[in-house]
Amino acid sequence: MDKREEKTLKAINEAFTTLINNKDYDDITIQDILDLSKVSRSTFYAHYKTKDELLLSISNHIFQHVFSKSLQEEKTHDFSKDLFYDYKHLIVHIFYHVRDEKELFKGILSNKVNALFLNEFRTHIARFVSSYMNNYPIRVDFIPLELRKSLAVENFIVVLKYWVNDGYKETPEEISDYYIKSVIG
Amino acid sequence: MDKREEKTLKAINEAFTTLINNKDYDDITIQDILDLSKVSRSTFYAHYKTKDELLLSISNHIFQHVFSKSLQEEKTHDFSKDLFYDYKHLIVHIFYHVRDEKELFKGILSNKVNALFLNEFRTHIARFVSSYMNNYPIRVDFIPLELRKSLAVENFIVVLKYWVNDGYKETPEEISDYYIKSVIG
DNA sequence: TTAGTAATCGAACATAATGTCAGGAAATGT
DNA sequence: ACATTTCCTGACATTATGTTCGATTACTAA
Repeated sequence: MDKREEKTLKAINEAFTTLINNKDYDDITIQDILDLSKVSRSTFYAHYKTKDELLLSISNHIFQHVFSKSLQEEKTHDFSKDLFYDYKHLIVHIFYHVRDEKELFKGILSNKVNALFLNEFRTHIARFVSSYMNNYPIRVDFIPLELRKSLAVENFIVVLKYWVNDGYKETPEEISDYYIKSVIG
Repeated sequence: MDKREEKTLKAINEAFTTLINNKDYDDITIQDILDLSKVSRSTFYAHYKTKDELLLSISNHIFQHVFSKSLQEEKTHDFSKDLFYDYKHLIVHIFYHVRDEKELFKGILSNKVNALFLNEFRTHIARFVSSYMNNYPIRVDFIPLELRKSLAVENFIVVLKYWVNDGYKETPEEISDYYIKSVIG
């Protein structure tokens, strides 16, 4: 990639990260980003059509980090033997990566909930939840499968927020246990 | 209240309800509301400072209906005797009222999550959850109390959305059972 | 190193939404 | 019928978004 382009993208991303840690997403204007990044208006629009597109681009970048290893393991591993163990392993793994991306998660999650970001997150989490729920021989439970999946996805986000807000006090293993306990009951 | 004022407020509220059933909250402009309600710009601003304020006003109106009876009972009733029974009773009650307000809940919940509305909802739900969690002798559980409360609040919203999206297929009693089961485990 | 390519800049412009204000009209209730 | 309140129209200021274009600067590949 052209060094100039790389530089502007970095400037925009850093400006956004700074801004999201200080004010709510809705209150950030493109002008704010231009001012802080020292990138000109026309250049910004050459890269992103909207502010939402910028956020989604940043989200995807985060998720690539958070989920990349997990996805690899998911592919190379045979899940049929001890699904529960592997599932737990994946979850711990995800929480480790979340902690590595502290700054961004703090900025985005500590603000007023941003639907765009959280929806991206939900789709990623939903994959794991589905692969587990569809296969694991769960105790007989009268809650419908689809509702159980939704609960499992949303609980992940609740636990994550709890963790972010208390400053990552628990270890990834502990917080994973909380999450799993909340889902399995 | 002045009948004209009443008329304008009603016009604005109906316009908003119609709009929220057709497009996402963020995409609704004040101009849209003015056009549909036939209320002039200055009149709108005489009543509401912002679009958010309008939404909050409508939210409060809904919640007053949904929670009013429950709140009365909460005051007149002695909870110490059979807390679990009473808690369940309250929840069923809430779901009954939600079903009575079908249209608005459908409009607001079926759109992209609206943080403002849901936050209002959370504070209401949180009251019940807290009064229950603080008193009920729960099984020993290593999930921290605060996290358990957050989970209980969020699960309520997940269950509610499930119910709204499947067209209120279950009875209030059934959906309450799902919710309680999801929290108690 | 140089020639060509690509990105950036700055400034101007169009558009659209927000929010304010003043003066006159209409409904209200007493 | 009169004083009050509320509403309306229309104009205006402000702010943010998004586009365009020519000039300038930085990069790349030959």
